[in-house]
Amino acid sequence: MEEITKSLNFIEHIIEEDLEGSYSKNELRFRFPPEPNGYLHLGHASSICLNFGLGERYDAPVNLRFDDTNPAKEESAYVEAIKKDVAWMGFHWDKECYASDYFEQLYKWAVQLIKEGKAYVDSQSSEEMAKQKGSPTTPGIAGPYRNRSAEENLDLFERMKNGEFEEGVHVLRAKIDMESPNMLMRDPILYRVLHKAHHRTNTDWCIYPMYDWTHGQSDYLEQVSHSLCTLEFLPHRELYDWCLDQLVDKDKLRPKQREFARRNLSHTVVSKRKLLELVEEGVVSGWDDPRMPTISGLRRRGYTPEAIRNFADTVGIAKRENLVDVSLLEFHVREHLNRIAPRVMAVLDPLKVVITNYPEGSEEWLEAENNPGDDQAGSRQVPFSRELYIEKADFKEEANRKFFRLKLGGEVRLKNGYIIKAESCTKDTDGNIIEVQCTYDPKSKSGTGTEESLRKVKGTLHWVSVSHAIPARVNLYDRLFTDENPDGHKDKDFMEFVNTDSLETITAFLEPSLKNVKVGDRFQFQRLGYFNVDKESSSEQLVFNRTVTLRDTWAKIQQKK
RNA sequence: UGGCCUAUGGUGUAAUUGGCAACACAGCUGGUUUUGGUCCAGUCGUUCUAGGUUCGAGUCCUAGUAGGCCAACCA
Repeated sequence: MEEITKSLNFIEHIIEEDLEGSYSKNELRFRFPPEPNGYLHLGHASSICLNFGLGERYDAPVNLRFDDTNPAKEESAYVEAIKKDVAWMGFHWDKECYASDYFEQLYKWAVQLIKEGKAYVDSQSSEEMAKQKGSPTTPGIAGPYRNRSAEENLDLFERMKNGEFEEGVHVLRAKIDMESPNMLMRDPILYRVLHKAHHRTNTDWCIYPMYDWTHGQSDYLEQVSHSLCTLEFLPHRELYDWCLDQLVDKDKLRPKQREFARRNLSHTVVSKRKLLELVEEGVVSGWDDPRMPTISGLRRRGYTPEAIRNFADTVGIAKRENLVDVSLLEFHVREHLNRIAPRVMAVLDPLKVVITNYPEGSEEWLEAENNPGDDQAGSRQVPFSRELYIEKADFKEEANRKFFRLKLGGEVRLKNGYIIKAESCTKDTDGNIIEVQCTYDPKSKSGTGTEESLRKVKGTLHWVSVSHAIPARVNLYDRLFTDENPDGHKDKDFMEFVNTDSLETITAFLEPSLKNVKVGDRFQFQRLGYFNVDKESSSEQLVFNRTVTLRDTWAKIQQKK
């Protein structure tokens, strides 16, 4: 009954077919294979959700494998950050694997290849090799070292391994087909010399395998059934299969690579190089800046793993070009936060209101619901007094009847409190309104059940009591780019589209119940949006980040004018 | 002057594998509401083009068009 038959994506169709064919269900195994050379971002998130989602759907193990074959770029600090992010997303990996654990086996297989005449040591410069490689439209030609004897190749390769050569003087290449229409099959490089310490194998090796000589074999060694990667690896599939052809034991499961389109999100970039540029140019404060599309940035912004996973689920997976609108991501974070975030009152842009007929010096505590959609959420007390703050935008001297807020002579309800009426206002010498004088109806107090308390007035405002309010620093974030596809312009650099107003930091006034919040706590500031406590927050100085605003139909109406 | 991949509302993804084009978001209209939030109801709008096969084509075939990927000792 609760079994909702969800439609399958094309990867799941492939798996279903395999299950009807030669695969049994317990042979299914997946992997998420990041290179530990940077932080995970939203693009990785869809791959994570795909692979681990498949694991959950088929009750199959999923390995977390670090593709660490290039010591020049990789660090163990990234390994730790990646593990943290995947765990935060709520996924559990079966084995924690490293491509570097397979270096010895990979080396042995390479030796075997040489003996079979399927690989050779090339001693040319990369420029010369590139020249011989031809182009997509012209075939390549053989280089002068292509037919070295197996003995010579073996000797050279061993000496490469032993550190006898400088970087760049020799490489090991597969001997495949210099005329293949697939550039990757034109004798791809399998090994290069790199005199660099590796974050795990240290200086044990000075030759390192290339991606193509590593990935399929790693999948094979781990007996991964379906190796899923993005579409730009599609041309690699032929090579992936060629490598496996050379060494697969027919009794063992042979992994298959399949490709899906990477997710592109509007108003952002996800390429590591570009994210790094944003950090280095100081456009953002770091990799976990709440405006960054990194997992750590989203976490700090207040996003929940559920929101990100639901987003990935509804977006799905396919093979065509795409540009998903961020509003879908925002929908999912609102949808989740609406269910879980306690409601509180905070004023971001204060305007003082004085209730002239409320006794001076007195105060009272009003009952306030924590979440109207959740009767388990309970309630709290908020203080009311003669002097309050409301939002500047919630008062106008004059306005038409579409303005459901406070205007002179008009009435409005203060949330959880009383109905008030604006009688007059005072201005500074520049004509700015600095205070509004109101009267209140003492019988209209919320929840008392009196006739007056049940009176309907158009408009309910949030507010805080001036004397009780806690000042807090609040970061108001907006989209990082003004263009929906900053990456998509041939003649313009993405940096030209940086939104210079993507961060506004203000001092806001919070209801006192927020005094003891913890880093990461999430709230709905009523009528404003969802906010969470930043890692820089302390009991002396509270700091909140705006995750996302509430849907705002009033703003839309105003925009239309 | 090559090879490969892709094409479904504004966006993303489906379509029992050849049988009534659907779901979500966005938009719009109305209702409810002590959040212009939430919730509820309604509405808008789609198979790149031209042929072909078929009783029947989003799905298969051919050609075209458009977009993407491929020439790192990166992954």
